[in-house]
Amino acid sequence: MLGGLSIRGAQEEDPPDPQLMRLDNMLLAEGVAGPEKGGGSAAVAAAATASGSPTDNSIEHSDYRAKLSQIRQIYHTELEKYEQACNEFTTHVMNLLREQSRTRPISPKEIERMVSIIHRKFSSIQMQLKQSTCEAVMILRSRFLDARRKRRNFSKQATEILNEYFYSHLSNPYPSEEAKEELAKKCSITVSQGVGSTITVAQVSNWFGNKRIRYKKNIGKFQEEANLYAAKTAVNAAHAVAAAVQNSQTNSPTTPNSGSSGSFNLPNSGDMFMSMQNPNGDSYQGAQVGANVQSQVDTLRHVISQTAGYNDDLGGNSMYSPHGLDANGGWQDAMTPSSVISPTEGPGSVHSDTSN
DNA sequence: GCCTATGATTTGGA
DNA sequence: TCCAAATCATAGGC
Repeated sequence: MLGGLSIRGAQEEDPPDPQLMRLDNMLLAEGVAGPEKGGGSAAVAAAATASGSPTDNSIEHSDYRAKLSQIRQIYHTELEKYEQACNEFTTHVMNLLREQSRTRPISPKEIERMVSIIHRKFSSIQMQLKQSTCEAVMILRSRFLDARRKRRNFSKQATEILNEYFYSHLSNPYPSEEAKEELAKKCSITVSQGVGSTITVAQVSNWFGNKRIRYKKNIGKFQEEANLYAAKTAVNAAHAVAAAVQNSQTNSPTTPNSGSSGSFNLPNSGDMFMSMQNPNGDSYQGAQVGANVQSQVDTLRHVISQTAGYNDDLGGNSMYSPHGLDANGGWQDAMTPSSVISPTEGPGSVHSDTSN
C-alpha cells in the first residue's frame, strides 16, 4: 500500500510562489536556466547596447559568457545534487515509515504529509540556490557594465600604426571615415594581446582626438616621437620612391596608374610636393607601402627639416614643428591656398589624376 | 602609493 | 555631426 505513493507526485505540488517564479524567470532570461545558448549572450548584448557603448566588447563579452556559463554549471550541478538528495532522503524516510508500519498503523495521509514536508524543505534550499545564483549573475552583470569604462591600452603595434599615420599626416591629421576604418582594421589585425580584441573606428577617432589635443598642447614632448616615426616612414618613403623610379624607367612614364593601391603616380612636374599637397592629407591605403605619397613626402620633408634645416619654401607649407598649427591652434592653415584642393573634399580620396 | 600615460566620456561650439 | 577641450578613470612604471 505504500508502493502506490509517488515521490514525483508530491514533488509537483509546489505552490506557485511568486518569488520563485521571479527567480526562475530571471535565471531563464539570463540563460542560467533553460537552453544552453542564447539567453546569456542576448542579455550581454542588451547590456552592451543599453550602455551606449559601441558593439565591440569582445573581451568583456567572452569574459562575461565564460563567467556566466561557470555560474550556470554550478547552478545545475547544485540543483541536481539537491534533487538527488531530496529523492534519497524521501526514499529513506519512506523506508523508515514502511518499517514503522509493521509496528503501528500509518495512514497514507501521514506519509504524504511527511513527503511534502521534506520537499518543502528541499525546495526552500533550492530557492536559496536560485537566489544566490541570481545574485551572482547580478554581480557579474554589474561588474560587466562597470567595466565599460575600463581602459585597455592598445597594443604596441596598434599604437605604432596610429602614430605612423598621425605623424605622416601631421599637416592634417584628420583621417577620413575610410581611413579610420582601414586603420581600425589594420590595428585589430595586429592586436596580439587578447583573442578577439579589436579596435573600432570610434576608438580610432578617440585616439586621433586625444593625440591631436595632446600633441598640440605639448609639441616639445612629442618631438622625439615625431622624429622616430618620421625616420621610420622615411625609410618606407625612400623605398617607395626608389621603386617608383624604377617603375617609371621600366614602364612608359606616361602610363597612368589608375590609383590602385601599392603603386602611385609620380607627378612629372618639379613641384611634386605641392601638387600632392592634399589638404586632407591622406590617400591612405592602409598597409600598402607607397600608397601614400603625401605621407611619405611629409615624412621626408620632416626628416630633411630635422637634419638639414629644411625651410618652408617648398610649397610654402610649414611641415613640421608647429606642424601647420596656426596661432589659434588650428591645423587648417598648414596649406597654402594654391595647394589646397578643397577643404570639403573628403580625406582619403585618392587623387590619381594629379599627374595631368 | 604616487605619478604619468592614455583611452573614454562629457560638454560646448560651429 | 564632428571637433576641441576638459575631465574622468584606469593602466602601468617606479
